Amino acid sequence: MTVSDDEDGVILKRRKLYNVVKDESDDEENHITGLKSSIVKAEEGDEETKDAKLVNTDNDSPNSDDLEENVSDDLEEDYKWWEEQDKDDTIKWTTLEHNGVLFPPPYEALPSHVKLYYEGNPVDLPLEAEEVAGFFAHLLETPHAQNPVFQKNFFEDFKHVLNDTGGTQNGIEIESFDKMDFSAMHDYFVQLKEEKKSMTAMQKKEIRLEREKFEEKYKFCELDGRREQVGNFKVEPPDLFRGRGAHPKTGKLKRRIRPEDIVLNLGEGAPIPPPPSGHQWGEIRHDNTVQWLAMWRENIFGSFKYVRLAANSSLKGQSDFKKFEKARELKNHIDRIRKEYRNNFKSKLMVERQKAVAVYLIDVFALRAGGEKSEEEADTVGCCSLRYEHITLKPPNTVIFDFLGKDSIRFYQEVQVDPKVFKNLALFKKPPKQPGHQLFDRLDPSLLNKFLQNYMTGLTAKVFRTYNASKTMQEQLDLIPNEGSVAEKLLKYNAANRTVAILCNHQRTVTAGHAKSVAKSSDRIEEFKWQKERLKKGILQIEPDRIKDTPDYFEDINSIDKEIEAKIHERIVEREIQKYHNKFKRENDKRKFEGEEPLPEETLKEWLDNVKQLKQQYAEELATGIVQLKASMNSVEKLEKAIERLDQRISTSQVQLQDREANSEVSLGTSKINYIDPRLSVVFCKKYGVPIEKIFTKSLREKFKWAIESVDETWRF
DNA sequence: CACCTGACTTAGTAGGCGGGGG
DNA sequence: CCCCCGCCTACTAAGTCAGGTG
Repeated sequence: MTVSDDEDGVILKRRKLYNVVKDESDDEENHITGLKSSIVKAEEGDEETKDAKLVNTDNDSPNSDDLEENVSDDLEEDYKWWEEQDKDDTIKWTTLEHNGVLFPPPYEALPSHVKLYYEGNPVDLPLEAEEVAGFFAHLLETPHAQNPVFQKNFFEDFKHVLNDTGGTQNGIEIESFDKMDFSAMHDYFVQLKEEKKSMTAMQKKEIRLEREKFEEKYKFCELDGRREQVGNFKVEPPDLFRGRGAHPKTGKLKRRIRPEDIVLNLGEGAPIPPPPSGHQWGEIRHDNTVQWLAMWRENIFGSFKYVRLAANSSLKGQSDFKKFEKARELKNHIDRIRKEYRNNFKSKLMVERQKAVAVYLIDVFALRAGGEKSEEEADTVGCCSLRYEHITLKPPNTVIFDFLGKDSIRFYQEVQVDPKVFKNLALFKKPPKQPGHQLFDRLDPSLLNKFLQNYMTGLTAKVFRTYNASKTMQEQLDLIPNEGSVAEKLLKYNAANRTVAILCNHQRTVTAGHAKSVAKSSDRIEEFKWQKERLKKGILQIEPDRIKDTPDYFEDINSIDKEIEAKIHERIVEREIQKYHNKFKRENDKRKFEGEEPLPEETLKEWLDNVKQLKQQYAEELATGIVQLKASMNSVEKLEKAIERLDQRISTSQVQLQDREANSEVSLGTSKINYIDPRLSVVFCKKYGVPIEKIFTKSLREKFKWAIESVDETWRF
C-alpha cells in the first residue's frame, strides 16, 4: 500500500496551507479550534459566540499570517477546501478524533396500570416483550397496524422475544395476534404525547437546552485538526422495521444496538472514547480510507449502518462538489454519446442494442440504473431490471411506463419515443418473453457502467440524472425574465425547480389535511365571490340606475344560485358558532390558570345570540334578495373599494391554490438537495437580487457553502 | 466474471416549530 | 393576537456502485 506516502503528502500540504495543529500535540494553543475547547465552550452554553464566529469568519482568507491572528483571537478558521487543487480522495483524513456514539435511553417499564390485554385479560409481560408490544401500540392508528405482513412479522418476533424472556408472568398463553388488544397502551402513549405538547414554551425550551448540552460532545469531531460536525451520532433506537411499499420484512423487530455491536473508526493516536460502563466496543479500527466514524450491523438484512459527518462537513462537501463537476464534464461527451446510442439502435448485436436503448431511457427519462433485488425486498425496479409487464407499447411510437421505482414510488408516464427505440422495445418483448421476464436480459448496472466508462472516466448511470437535472434547471432559469418582485421571482424559481423534480419523478404523498385544506380554500374563494355579489347588490340598493350605466360590472350579481348561497350562509354561521365556543373555552382556561372565576354560561349564550341574529339576517337576505350590509358600507365609493379588495384576494387565493395543487404531489426538496448544482441557485440569487435565504434554508446554506462562496454571476453549469 | 460486501448517495416522512393571515 | 398550516430538520430506508473474492 502507498498509504504512508500519501499520508505524508497530505499532511505536508495541509500544514503548509492551513497551519493545521500537530497530531500528537497536547499543547492547549493548538486545540483552540479543536474538540476539547469546543466541549468547554458548550458546557458554558455559549451559543452567542458560536454564531458570531460564523459571521466573522466569512471574509478571512486562509493564509498563515491571518490564521495566526485568528487563532489568537479565538476565531475558528474556515477550511476552504474548494480553493485547494486536486486532492487525493482515497485518503479521507490523517487524524480523526471523536467521542463515539450516543445510545438511546434504556427502556422504562410502563406504569403498572397500563397493560396489553389478551382476550380481555391484562397480560403481565416481561420488560423486553412489553417494549416490543409498545412499538406496535404506538403504530396502532397508522396503516402499518392494519397491514397483514406487518402484523405477521411483528407477531413472530414478539413471540420470540416473549419466549426468550420466559413468557407472560401471569400464565396467559399468547397464541393469536387477533386476540391482542393494544388500545390501553396506545391510549397511554397518546396521553403522554398530549402532556408533552401542552407544556409551556419555557418548559420545552428548558428540556431542549438540557438535551443539547448532553448531546454536544457527540455533535463534533476533530478531523485533521478541524472541528467538524457529525451527522447521525445517535444510534438508531430499537423499533419495528417500517419498510416502504409491499415489503416482505416490514414489521420485523429492529433490535437494540449494544456497544459490543459497534465498530469505532478513529485515528491511530486518537483517544478511544470510553464505552458505557459495563460494556465494551465491538472493535476499534483505524481506517482512513473511509468517511465513517462508527458502524454497526443491523439485524433485518445484515447490512451496515454508519455514523458519518454532517452534510456541512468538508468531506461531504468535497464529494458533492466532485459529483457536480463530474456531471458538468458530461457536457463535453453527451453529443457523442447520444449520437452513438442512436447508431447502435440498429446494431447487429443484441447486447449493443440493449445498451443503447437503456442509455437512451436513462438519458431521456431519467431512469435509475436498476439493480437486481432479492425476494426479501420490495419489488421495485429501475432501467436494467424493468420487466415485460412494466411497459406497454402503443404503435406507432408511444410507450407507457408503469412500474414502482425506488421507495415504491410509482413511475407512470405515457411518452413518445424514437421510432427505433419503439421497435427495439417490441423486440425485447418478443416471445418467448412474457410477463415476469427481464426486458434487458443481457444487461445489469455493472455492465452498463463499465460500458459508460469508455466514454468518460467515472461516468455511471446516475451521472445522467445529475447532468440532466442541472442542465434542465439552467435552461429553465435562463427563461426567467429579470423583472418583478422577489416573490414573483421566487415563484418562477420554484416552477423551474418543479420541472426538475418532475423529470426525476420526485413525489410526495398528499398530506392527510390536503384535501380538506384545498376544500377550505375553495370555500373561501366561493365566499369572497358571494361577498362581492352582496356588495354589488348593495351598490344597486343605493343607486339602482348604475346597472344601466355599467351592465358588465353587475353581470355576476346573480351568478350564485340560492342553494349554494344557503350553504355558504350555513358555513359562515357554523364557523362563527365554533369561534365563540373556542373563545369561551380559551378565556375560561386562562381564568382557571390565573385562579379567577370562570365566565358564566350566560356570556356564551349572549355571544351565540349574535350568531343567531346573523343567521336570521342571512335567511331574510336569501328570501328577499335585499342585502343588509354593515352600517359603514354607506356609500358607493366605499363599496367599490371593498369590491376591489375582494377581487385582489380572490385572484391571489386562486394563484396560491393552483400553486399548492401543482406542488401537492411533487417534492421539490430532493432535487434541490441532490441534483441541482447549488451554484445555479447562487448565480440566480446574485443576478436577480434574490436573497439566498429565500432559496436555501440555514442547513442548506451550510451544506452549499462551497457553492455560495465560489461563484460569480457569469458561472454556468 | 458472477457474485457479494462495504461504503457511499438519494429518498420520503413524521413531527416540531415559527411566521403570516384572519 | 392567536391559530393553523406549511416549512424545516431529523430520521432512516432504499438506492447506486466499486472492488474484492473464488
